[in-house]
Amino acid sequence: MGMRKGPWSAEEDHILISHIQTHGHANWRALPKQAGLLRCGKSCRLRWINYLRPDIKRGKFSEEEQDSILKLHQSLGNKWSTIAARLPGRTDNEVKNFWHTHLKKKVHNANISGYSYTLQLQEAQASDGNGLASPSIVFCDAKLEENIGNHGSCQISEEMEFWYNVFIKSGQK
DNA sequence: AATGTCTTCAACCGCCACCGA
DNA sequence: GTCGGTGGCGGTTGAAGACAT
Repeated sequence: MGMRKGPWSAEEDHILISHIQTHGHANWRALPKQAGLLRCGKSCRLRWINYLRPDIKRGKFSEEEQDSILKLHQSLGNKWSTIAARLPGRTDNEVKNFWHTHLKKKVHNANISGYSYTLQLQEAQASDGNGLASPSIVFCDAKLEENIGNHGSCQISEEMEFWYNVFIKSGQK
């Protein structure tokens, strides 16, 4: 009762930061009362962890970070905190949001209208000096293969490049 | 310029696990 | 063993800005 909700003001941020810097955050539930904030402990904790912590890394996710999220999500599922723990400076909330707004679409598009495809390293490129090779496409659906063949550079070329970066460069097939 | 639609992301909610009494 | 308090997690929401018409 009497608790504030919604976006945090700059003043509230300042109060929370200075309180944690001088007293720490041993007890989140007691913290707002001690600091003089009209927020619940959970809200203070979330604000600190997701936004105010000094080691937060903000800004766009790098290609490497995106690759890591995809690979980790593939093996761990929606374990956002576990995934975030492997990305220094990133929070579970940030990773989760990025997944839902960017990566989920890419994964979805990779299975266009129910078509599935896989990437394979071309045998002939096995001798590639740096171990990298351009991806070839093995379509699981003959109709899609036919369509792609008919249209030359197709809509999924960007997707192919993306998955190439994710899987092929990391040595997966 | 006005209005509608879509996208993004900070914040909230409910649930669960853990811990000490 | 159980109970209450607390922290942490994942799913979801909604405000604000971006973009399209």
